[in-house]
Amino acid sequence: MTNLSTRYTPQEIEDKWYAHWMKHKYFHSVPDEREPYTIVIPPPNVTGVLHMGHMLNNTIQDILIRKARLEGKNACWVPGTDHASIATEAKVVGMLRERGIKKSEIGRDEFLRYAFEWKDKYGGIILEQLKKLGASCDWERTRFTMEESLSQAVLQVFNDLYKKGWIYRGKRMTNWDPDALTVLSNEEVIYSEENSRLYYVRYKVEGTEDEWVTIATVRPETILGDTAIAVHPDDERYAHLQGKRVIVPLINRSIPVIFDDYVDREFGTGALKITPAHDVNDFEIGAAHGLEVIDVMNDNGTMSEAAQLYIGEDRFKARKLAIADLEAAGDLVKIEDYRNKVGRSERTNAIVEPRLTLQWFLDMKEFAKIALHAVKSGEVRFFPEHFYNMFQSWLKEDNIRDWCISRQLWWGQRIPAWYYGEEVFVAMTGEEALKQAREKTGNANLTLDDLHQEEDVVDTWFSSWLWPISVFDGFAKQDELRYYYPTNVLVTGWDIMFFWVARMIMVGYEWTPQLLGEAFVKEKGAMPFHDVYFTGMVRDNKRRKMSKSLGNSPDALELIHNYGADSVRFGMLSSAAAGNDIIFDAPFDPETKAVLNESKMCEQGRNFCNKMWNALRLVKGWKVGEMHESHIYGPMHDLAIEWMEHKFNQVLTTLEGNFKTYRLSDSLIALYTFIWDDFCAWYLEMIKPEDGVVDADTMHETQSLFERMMTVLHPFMPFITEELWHQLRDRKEGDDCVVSSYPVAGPYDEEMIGQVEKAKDLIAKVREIRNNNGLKARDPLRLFIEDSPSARKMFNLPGLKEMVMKLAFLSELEYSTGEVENTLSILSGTEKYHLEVPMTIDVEAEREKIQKELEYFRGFVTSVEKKLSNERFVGGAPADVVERERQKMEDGKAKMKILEESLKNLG
RNA sequence: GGGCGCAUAGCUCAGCUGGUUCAGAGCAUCUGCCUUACAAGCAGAGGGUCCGCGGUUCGAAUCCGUGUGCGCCCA
Repeated sequence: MTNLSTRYTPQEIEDKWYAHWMKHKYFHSVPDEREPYTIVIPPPNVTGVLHMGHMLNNTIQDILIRKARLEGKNACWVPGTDHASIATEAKVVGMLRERGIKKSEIGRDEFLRYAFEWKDKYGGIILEQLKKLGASCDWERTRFTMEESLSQAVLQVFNDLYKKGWIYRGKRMTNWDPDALTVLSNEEVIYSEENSRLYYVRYKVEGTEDEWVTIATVRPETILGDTAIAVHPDDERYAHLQGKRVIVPLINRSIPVIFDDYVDREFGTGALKITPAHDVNDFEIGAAHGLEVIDVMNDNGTMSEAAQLYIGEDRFKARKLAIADLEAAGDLVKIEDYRNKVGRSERTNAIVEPRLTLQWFLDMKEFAKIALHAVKSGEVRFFPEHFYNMFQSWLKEDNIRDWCISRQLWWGQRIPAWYYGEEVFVAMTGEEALKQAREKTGNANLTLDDLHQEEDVVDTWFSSWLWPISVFDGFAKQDELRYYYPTNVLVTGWDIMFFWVARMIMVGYEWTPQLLGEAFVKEKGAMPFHDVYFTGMVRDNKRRKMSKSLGNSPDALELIHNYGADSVRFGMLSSAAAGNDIIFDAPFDPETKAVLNESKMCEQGRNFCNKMWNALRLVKGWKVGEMHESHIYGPMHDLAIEWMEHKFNQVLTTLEGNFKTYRLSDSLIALYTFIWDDFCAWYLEMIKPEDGVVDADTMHETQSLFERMMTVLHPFMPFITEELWHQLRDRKEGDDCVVSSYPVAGPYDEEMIGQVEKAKDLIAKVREIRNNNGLKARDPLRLFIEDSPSARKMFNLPGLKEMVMKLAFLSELEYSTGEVENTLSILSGTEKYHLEVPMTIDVEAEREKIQKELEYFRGFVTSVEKKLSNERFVGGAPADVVERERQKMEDGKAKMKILEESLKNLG
């Protein structure tokens, strides 16, 4: 026996092998003559820590990249982080606050110094955590969206788009965060239902003494910015208001009544107040009707001069004041409790204020068409396919909206636009802008000091969308890009389909023809990636997305510590069909309600590791003896080996199909079943010697099979497979599983596999009888085969008889005709067997059992007969289907006959 | 309000092109085993109106329609 522990202990083993792989630079890629296989990581926030979503996402990427590496491709997985402007700036501001420094008191440059200081200290923790997971990224290629080269690319693209006329500046309704004083993208706003109140307020009809129109609003403070009342054109209740005006309460402004079919007649009173400056829909209606826009708020959410009342008061204070004043004036008709969707800033949790601001925009119309076409034409393929529907609905003409690319922050690439009075000059550098300004103004004496650069930075996604090109410095030089582009697959969550995936596609089609040339594009394509694999969201058992803020996510590193990275990878993947959300089963402590770092799914992975570890212990414990021809079980060993080879090829074939469509979970389960059931439970049991001595051939075959299994499993569970690979044989330097070669699926004989399956079924039935009758698993029993040509054929397969005898613990296995004394009958396949048992047989029970079986087959045969006697089936169904039905019927009839005979013999 | 998706065993989920004895896996439960690789294991068992209704078809868990419930996206 070996001196290996009966438990597999991943902790020390995982670190050891990761260091080994790094030392040998197995993950590093340089362009060569091999076919490339490229993945760029979806860059996590530089501020981030590893969470469940990252683990799922990166496990999948690692599986794909490791498999490509094993297949001899030049595998390159580029890691990196993005600068996450809002999140990071918030953290830096927090850090400064702790040190007693206010952002407003230090300049931009000093702030950026602190930001980089913060980034150097905390940034990239997540990349170290990915190593724990086993991620085989090319760490020498680690990129960051704020580094020089990637920032240059941003400026270059900005300039290019500006020249093309696609970037413009305009006033738009934006999501304003009054706490952070910045515009938020739609994606940075979280909407949820909140309790609020609906206030019914009456507006006097102008020129009347006692005629009123009542509206319902949740935001009475915005009344001050009202510039119209809208009603539905078909609403008879308000038809008489045609051409009338009403008076805004509190401030007595006269505003028109307008008719627009946008108005929902069912909502409130059917009359809607229009406040173009403070509501997205109102803004559009206002634009359509040429209404005045009165902005009654300041950037920090306080009321502005234009409000006339409550100037300087916060918007919520102003609301209270307005309610009180309306009530005092008798204009507040009633108040109802109401639930509505409220948008809050993802970062500051402040209620988002729709606000008109001067922003930089990117026209998306052409880009949307490009992205849509790329996927529609199949140049970029989505897995699962159905995500195209969502993609399309977002990008189609009526839905696409221009991209607001400016952010009122410092942490990010400062927009390369310089102002001189009313003029704007966009350029790569200030000097170039100055040159433009001098030409434009004819004033050669202008200096850089006369120009003022835009204070805003571009949205972080404006760097991220360049990622598949910029990580190879592709905008500056194309040598590497030419080799690695287009990348093979992008693995990402579907939640960022629009603001990342779609935009990368746009960039690919827009710039690669310029960068790489038309010939290249014609040959290899302009798309940034061929395939997109959308992962699901990881949710808790209440189906909430796991997040740090909810505290419902287990600690990723603790999970790895508790179970080992391989087990966690197994757990994540085993229930992760492509695109489907995962309900991760981490339990909660009933006392503290805190999430526990435990998981049944990971436990299953750990058990699997242990199983393989013990299979290794078994094989390692064997001594190699003489050639197996002399061994009594020789033919069975041959059978076992041959069967395994066929079965393995079958599994490999299945895997190939699964990988093509990214059915990774299925692949892993197929391997799990093969290794645990076929290899451990059947194959090893077949060849396991009683004396611990095996012949050289069997040993050699077993090791060979074992190590091929490790290679195939390696992408999924890299650490244990590397460890077992080395435990199996003494290896030369560089003979590592991570760079071994992936076995090619060969042909396999299904009939042969089927024969062994029959033997397995027979063995299982013998075990069942033992179980049901309280017979010891190892008491030797005698089994008789009812003699028939088909039985002879089956047992003619060399080794099959020995297999059944060994695994069913039989002392004898012989042919017989007719019934044998004191035996229980077994029906397996279409063969009948008699198992001799050392006990009195309960004839009644036996009869009942057989009767039940007979009933089943009788019903089965009847249904098949019915099918076959249906002319439309025989005529309409494919020939092979009909043939299969015929076979089913014949088999069923044969079984019925056997059972009927058994009944007769019972007397 | 518009769109997308989901509903299969107590739980978490597979089931790809409608057709094999097709209703499956793991976990959980129950029974029996510490059998010299593994109790993190072994040998077995029970458990389902494939959400309801209608349709297409020779044939539906699978395709279509519809209702219900749930999740998400957009408004």
